[in-house]
Amino acid sequence: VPATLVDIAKETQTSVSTVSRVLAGGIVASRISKETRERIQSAAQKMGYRPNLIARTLRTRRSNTVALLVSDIANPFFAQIGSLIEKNLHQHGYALLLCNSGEDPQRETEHLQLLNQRAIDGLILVPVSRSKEHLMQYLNEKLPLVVLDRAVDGMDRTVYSDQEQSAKLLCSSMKEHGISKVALVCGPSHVLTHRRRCDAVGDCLEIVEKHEGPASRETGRAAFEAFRLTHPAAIVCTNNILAMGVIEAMAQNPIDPQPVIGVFDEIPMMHLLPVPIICSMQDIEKLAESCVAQLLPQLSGEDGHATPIVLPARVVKNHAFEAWQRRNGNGQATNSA
Amino acid sequence: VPATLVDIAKETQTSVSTVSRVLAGGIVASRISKETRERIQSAAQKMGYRPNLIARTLRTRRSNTVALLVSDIANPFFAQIGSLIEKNLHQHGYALLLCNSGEDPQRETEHLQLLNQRAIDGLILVPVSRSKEHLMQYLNEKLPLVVLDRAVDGMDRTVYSDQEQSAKLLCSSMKEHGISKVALVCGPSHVLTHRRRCDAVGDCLEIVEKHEGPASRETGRAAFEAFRLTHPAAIVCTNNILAMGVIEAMAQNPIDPQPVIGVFDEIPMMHLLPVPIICSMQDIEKLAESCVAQLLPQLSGEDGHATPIVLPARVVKNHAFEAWQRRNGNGQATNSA
DNA sequence: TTGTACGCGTTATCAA
DNA sequence: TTGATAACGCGTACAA
Repeated sequence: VPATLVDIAKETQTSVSTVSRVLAGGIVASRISKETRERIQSAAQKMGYRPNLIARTLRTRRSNTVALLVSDIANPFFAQIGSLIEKNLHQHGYALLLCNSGEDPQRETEHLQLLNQRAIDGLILVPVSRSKEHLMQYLNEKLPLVVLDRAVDGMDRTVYSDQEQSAKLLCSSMKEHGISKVALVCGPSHVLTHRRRCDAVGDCLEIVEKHEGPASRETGRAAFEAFRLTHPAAIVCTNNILAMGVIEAMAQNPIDPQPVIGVFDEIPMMHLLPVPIICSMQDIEKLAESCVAQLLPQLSGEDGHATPIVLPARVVKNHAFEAWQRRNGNGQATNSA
Repeated sequence: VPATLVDIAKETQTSVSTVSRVLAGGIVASRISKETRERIQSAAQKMGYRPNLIARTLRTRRSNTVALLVSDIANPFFAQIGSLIEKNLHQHGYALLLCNSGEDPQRETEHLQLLNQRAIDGLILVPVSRSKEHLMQYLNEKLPLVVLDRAVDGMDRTVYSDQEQSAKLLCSSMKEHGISKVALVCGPSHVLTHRRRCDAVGDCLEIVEKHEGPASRETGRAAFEAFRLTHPAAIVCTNNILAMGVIEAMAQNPIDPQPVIGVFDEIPMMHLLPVPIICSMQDIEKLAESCVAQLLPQLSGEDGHATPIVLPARVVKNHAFEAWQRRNGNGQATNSA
């Protein structure tokens, strides 16, 4: 059984309050006589005292715990972000409670309900539901909150990549290489990220065919099969998972010429895949960093005014794309020459 | 401010204990008169009562929380396992506290110290430290515990893949294709998994050269450069991350003929990589499943006797390997023919 | 069937 | 500089 304040008080012939003060450290501890202070400290050391964080939380309402409620932790994108956030928070003395909604609004709701019973100090949320009202129904108004990856109307503590800029970058890069008509594989339109990307691509390029479904590999595979007849010159996918499905199907049952893949978010080992890929990548490290930067001041009570953080994306082409580019010339190329 | 038992008691002109009993449900609630029971329930409903889990935990010593302390959550292998474990535990009413040690024994220690102050009900641990004593120094002896992925001497609640079987399978499969000498890229030997795999490979194949370092891509890249002169016919890596580094370096600056890659754990998009890969894959779903299966009875107090769960691995070859195989014939092939 | 009273381990208030 | 005491919200033995 672990030692408590009472045990130490008995042992040192003092009172709980004195022990508490000494072990609290800082300014309150310095008001205790050096003699008893050291006696208490050595006793605590000897008895292997560890404060009971549950009791402390019940009293102080602070748990030094931040929750991360994410839509799919198995997605390498969120896994990396989660890893970075955990490391970052741990350095600041916070533990991370990880919850996974799996893009399921009901599971999201369950988690939210449980979370505010748990006295978490803050929440980082990748929302599935899109309405502020629905989310706030279960959350304390005062809870430090950062919305990650997906904007929600009316919520300002937000960190995400600029989907319009990102899509424009991707599309204009494709145009430069002579690609103006594409087939589109889109995740569920009720998920903001997919919807935004889908719309933005539609603004820049001509969409000859479209396939929508859950953001799974299976959807990607099905989409490719559906596109087989049309045989588009390029296929754009609104996230990496969908693209992985497309690429798998394409490798398994190829068509010639091979379509170019345009994709949002990094595909693992992308550079080595024998498929021309042009990819709009988010800055994951900055995303995670901004996230805790947005959260920490709230946790300290310094409630700076809310400003959404919008990060730029960048475009990367893989080796196969460069080869494709050499084969095809520059298309309707740039003004030079 | 959330409603408490006292609030409801006042509202319904009853006492806290009655309210507590009603809201506890089950057998204790049925002993309360239907009249007051319904009055209390409707009041609780109306006031939006949510039990304070912190207070409940302080009283009952149960938090319905399980911690997962993992060595690297950014590794897709652990990300997938984490995702599956979270889903599984959530279904059984447990939340998941995720901690990441990053293969750093000191961070592992920090986490362990914090964890037993947090009244977690159970722990799933991917250990960095190898001694039972060191781990148990910070953990309550009675804490339900499952060691995942890496065996520790003297600890029996364990779930991992059979590294020897796995290595043998991988090696014999390589031998069948005429590969008997390999270069080896090995993660840190103080990590059991790497050490085991390294030793087991050494038992089956002739190791012509060896490179050891942290389990990072960088190590893999450096290893490949170091092997360039020797130009081995095959390179075996003790995990996926190392292999990804090797493959990246190889793609960037190829040598001919291309070495075959033997690797433990799945490489994302492996099947499509233009490099012959033969891979020993763990059964991730069963790993996660067995993990909670090992934990749940302990949580319920049914302390079944401890039996390590050891799962078999299977070998998978990618497309490029099959092509390589066709080019090279069967080597010193099987007895048939 | 219901209520009273205590304890979980800690911090915070007040008085000495 | 210290100590007694009251919370925090909940569960439960004991009493009525």
